Amino acid sequence: MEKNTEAERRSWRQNPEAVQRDILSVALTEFAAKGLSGARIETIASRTRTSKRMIYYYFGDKLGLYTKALETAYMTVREGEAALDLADLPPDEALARLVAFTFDHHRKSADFIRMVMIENIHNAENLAASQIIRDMNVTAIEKLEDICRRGQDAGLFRSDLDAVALHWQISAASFFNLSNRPTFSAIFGPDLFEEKAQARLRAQIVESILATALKPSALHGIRSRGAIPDSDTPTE
Amino acid sequence: MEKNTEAERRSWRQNPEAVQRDILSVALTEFAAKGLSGARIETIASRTRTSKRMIYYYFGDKLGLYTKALETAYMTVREGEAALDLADLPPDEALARLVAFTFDHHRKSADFIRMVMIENIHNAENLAASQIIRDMNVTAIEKLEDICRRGQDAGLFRSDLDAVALHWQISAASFFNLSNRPTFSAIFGPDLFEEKAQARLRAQIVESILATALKPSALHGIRSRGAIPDSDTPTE
DNA sequence: GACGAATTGTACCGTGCGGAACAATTTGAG
DNA sequence: CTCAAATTGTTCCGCACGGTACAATTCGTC
Repeated sequence: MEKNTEAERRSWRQNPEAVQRDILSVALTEFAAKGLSGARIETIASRTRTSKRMIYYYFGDKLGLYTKALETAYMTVREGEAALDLADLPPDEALARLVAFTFDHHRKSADFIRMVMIENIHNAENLAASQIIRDMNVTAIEKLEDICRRGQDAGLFRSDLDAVALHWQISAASFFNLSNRPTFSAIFGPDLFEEKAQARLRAQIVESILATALKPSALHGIRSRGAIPDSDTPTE
Repeated sequence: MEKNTEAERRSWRQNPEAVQRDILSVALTEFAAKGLSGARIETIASRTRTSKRMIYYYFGDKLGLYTKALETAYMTVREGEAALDLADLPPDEALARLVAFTFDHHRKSADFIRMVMIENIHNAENLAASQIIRDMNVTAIEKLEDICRRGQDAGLFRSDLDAVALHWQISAASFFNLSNRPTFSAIFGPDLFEEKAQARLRAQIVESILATALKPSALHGIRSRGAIPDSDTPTE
């Protein structure tokens, strides 16, 4: 009865994919929480069903693990974005939807946001080195470019509109809302980050970005457009 | 002739304030560049005119040094902001100026931005613990609140305008513009961060934020307001 | 010029942590 | 069954790096 204890302890079943997924999931959380140099490989290993040995076996070194975790974060978030279909909406409404969706989606992607923050601290060196991520983002802006083109063709949007500049503005609000929440609420209090205030902020930036995109002549009564129903993506 | 070499090596003049300033200046750069855990005390010491010993003598430990560096960053940036006087401008123009100034001022405060990024990675724990910083920021938003009140009294601004929410939006664009430059330009190219494009972005957010603040009835011809002369603060 | 407090120099310690060595077990192919 | 390749367990190393001990020098003050 006591004999097989030792044998059991030293026996295992192989399951490479599951092991790698397990490691990556833990690593992502840990890197997102502590940063590249702040995260501890041993801590990651301990939160895993396997050992530190496996991390080095599958990912080589700390940077290799970090890079894969970064790619995982990007992939997850891009998958979420792909679910959004705006092709059959009029351009102004499509843009409003896109902004509201981006705002909501960022709020649900805390780990991704934090990984991007960390990458920026490191001057995006690892991101720039990852061909996978660069490829993924080539298509990330296509949706917005399509909306811009349709809006201009319809005479609704300004003719000098730049999709990348617009994306910059949408990202800025949606990203900052999460990335700077700690300092912002430490200084100005947590009110702005409660549900009701967040809904108001969302309406505010939807409006504000429509004002950027629309021709002055089309700029009447955009107020109502802020009241967009909550994004239909389930929060699981 | 060779005798005093050893004596010289072991002799020095005291200058506590200069030593502390020297250390803080180097530490700020180093922490801003590498993060709290990424920065090396020994590296900081080596870039200093003094030794590692002095860092521990004056600042106790790594976190003490980091906290002081953070406070220094805040103080420097707030001093820069204090130079701006908008009291005798009409509220809409004052707001436009404030936005443009904030955008420009952030661009010149790279170290400050990076320190705030790092604080956010650490959930603002050190910032929240610093009474000095909390006090400094109580007055940081007063300028904007004054503009809002004047704008509402004049019937120009929306009556439900929230100064903190407006500040959030201004900060988001100005902050993101620096904080996420590495990842953004790694993905979409560096064009958006060259002088001409930056001037356009600045005009874009000035407009966009005026659209948030102004009553719809006052929302005509704000286009021109984007063209604000470069901030008069010398870049030294 | 002597004495104590404030500064600074030098040398060192403890250990946390990234990583490697080496051996054992499992699995699939033939 | 055999054997090599893939996967995992165990154990330890090297050293970078935060922090300290102890001594020396400087400086104000009386």
